[in-house]
Amino acid sequence: MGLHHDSTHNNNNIGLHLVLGLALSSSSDSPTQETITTSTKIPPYSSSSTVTTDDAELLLPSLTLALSGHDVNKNKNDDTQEHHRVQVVPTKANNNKVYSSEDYPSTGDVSAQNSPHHSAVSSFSSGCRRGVKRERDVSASDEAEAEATEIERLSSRISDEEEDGGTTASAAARKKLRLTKEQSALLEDSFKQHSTLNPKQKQALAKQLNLRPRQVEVWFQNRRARTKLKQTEVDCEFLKKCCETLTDENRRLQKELQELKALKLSQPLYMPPMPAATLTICPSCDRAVAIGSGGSASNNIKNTPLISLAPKPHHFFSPFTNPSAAC
DNA sequence: ACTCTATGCCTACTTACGTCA
DNA sequence: GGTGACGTAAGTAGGCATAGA
Repeated sequence: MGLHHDSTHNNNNIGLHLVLGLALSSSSDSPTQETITTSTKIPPYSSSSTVTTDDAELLLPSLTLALSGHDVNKNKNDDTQEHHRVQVVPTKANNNKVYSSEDYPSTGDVSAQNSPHHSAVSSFSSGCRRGVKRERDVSASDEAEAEATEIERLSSRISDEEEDGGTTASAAARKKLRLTKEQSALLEDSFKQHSTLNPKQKQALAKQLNLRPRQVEVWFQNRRARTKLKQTEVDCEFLKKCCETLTDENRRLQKELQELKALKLSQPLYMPPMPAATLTICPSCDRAVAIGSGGSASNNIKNTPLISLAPKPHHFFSPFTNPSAAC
């Protein structure tokens, strides 16, 4: 799904992705067995430039990122869906991932959608919708605070979160949760199966891990980001190698050109008729190539019906193919 | 049919905390 | 014990799709 969104978002990296798309098919299996160290830092927040075998494992689920997507009807608030779920309508959004109604808790409350609480929150939503969403998430469990002021709701949030797992939600000191190995392993396993979660899966996983659904959601978001970052690093490394190969090839061709020019200058103006050049077929571009000089290769070719002179696009050296196959 | 609004999910980016050398 | 680098959980902003009024 993430890749689906890449195609529609005003993504800062869209240009890079378009370029990298060329490389993806051939680079997907490249980093698996060795450590690749790249000097190319991926700004602005790439802190590591080393791709290891573990990273390759990290990348594997990314192959399926584009294969799934989802969307559901409104009021599918992840953390508080049990309060607001109304209905489920499969859509083509988010890349055609279709949820069945069983994906969601069925305790939807239609009236909740238009509750005073909802309205109060909505009126605050223009500036910072994400923040409002979180506010609504945490305060939805306490309808008594629905009419509270913003400050009161913040206070409610703090008290809510303190109740929720004992994490202090002080704005000044946010404590960082460290997931246990068991939790991380389970999340990893789940991510391998599907890189995005539907609400039901999220709820189940959260319950199983004794975490809040929001924490599971965040973990998956960060996990997708890490996967994408690693993939970008791998792709950059691949393109870097391609660039080097092209540079070498260009250098070689330049040298060859110089040699040919020098040879031409040293040749006498009149060339006596030479035996017909040997014809051969370039295995790469299927074009007739005259080995040797003097005779009119084109005439010979014209008399050789087995050799096609169809104007095929001439073979270009491609770094994406085996360089040794270039003619 | 069209517009507007609310909502949810996403990515990209950032912040801040925990860990480790 | 102090410190900087690194990994990562969590926050924030903005975009898109959708449903319903």
